Amino acid sequence: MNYKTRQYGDIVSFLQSKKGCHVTAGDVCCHFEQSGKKIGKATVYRQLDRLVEEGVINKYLIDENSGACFEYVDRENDCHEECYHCKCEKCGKLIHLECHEIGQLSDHLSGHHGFKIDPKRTVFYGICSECEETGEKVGGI
Amino acid sequence: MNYKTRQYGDIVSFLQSKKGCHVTAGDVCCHFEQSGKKIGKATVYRQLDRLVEEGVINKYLIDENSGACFEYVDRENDCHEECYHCKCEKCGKLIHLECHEIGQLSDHLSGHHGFKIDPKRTVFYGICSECEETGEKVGGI
DNA sequence: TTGCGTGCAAAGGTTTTGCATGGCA
DNA sequence: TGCCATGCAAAACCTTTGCACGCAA
Repeated sequence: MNYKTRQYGDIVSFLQSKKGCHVTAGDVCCHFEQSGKKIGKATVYRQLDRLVEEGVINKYLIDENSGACFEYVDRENDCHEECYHCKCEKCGKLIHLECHEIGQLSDHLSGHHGFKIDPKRTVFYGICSECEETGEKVGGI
Repeated sequence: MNYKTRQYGDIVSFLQSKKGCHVTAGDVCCHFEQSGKKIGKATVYRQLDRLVEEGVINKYLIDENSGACFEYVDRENDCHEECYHCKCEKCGKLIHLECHEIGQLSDHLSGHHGFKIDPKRTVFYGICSECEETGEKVGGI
């Protein structure tokens, strides 16, 4: 997977345009189907895998009933080593965290549990304040 | 789902015997198939749903390629609400965390960021001590 | 007896794989 | 030209659903 094909470029562009949102493999297929330039399902999955490996996008497991979702990694607004993310399970909002307290947890984990946490892959799932106020039930897992 | 059927009892016993381990629906089916008293797939899924609702087990989404996994809730040693998990990206080992420090983080998130973290969905990814010593490069997910 | 639980098979998703063809470098 | 990427269909998974039958209460 090194060639820059038309499909590769199109998929990256689409994900970029969805910066800050979670997109499933199905969404990608659907988008290109509707916009005329259809891309095979298998290609979409293969390119998404490639992009995850390249660090261009991240892969998350949130809703168990709609498959994995992907999100473009914004390298400009990043967020180097110690940036973590909170994802609202309800509205999908992504909160960027760069606070001290997580550093403490990270230190504790490595000190007491010998576990070196990986900020790139770790996402805190939960409910954001707005959704907490609005609705109440979180729905089954 | 109120009756205490043979299948219900058998499934609970099995999950109890696997206390501290994560078990998939497939594992449950497989176990009963091998031990002679086969239980239908549909029944396994329905009973697991029931048990989650009853709070007898918890449901986690960890490994994207093997479906949801379940774990018996030990009410005596109470690892219920505040039990988090660390997953080694390299060897796949799962570490159960019930320590104080995570409670602090959880408090901080809700206090300062208005974010209510969900232990059931949140998994800390990283590298465990053994893998850290042995090799170095992190493979895929 | 009543109605929930069971089991089978079929259907519904998402994701992967095999293979011939297409296209980048 | 040499490979890798593509696309289609089929397969592999996990999970849910429909329906007739079985069994707990």
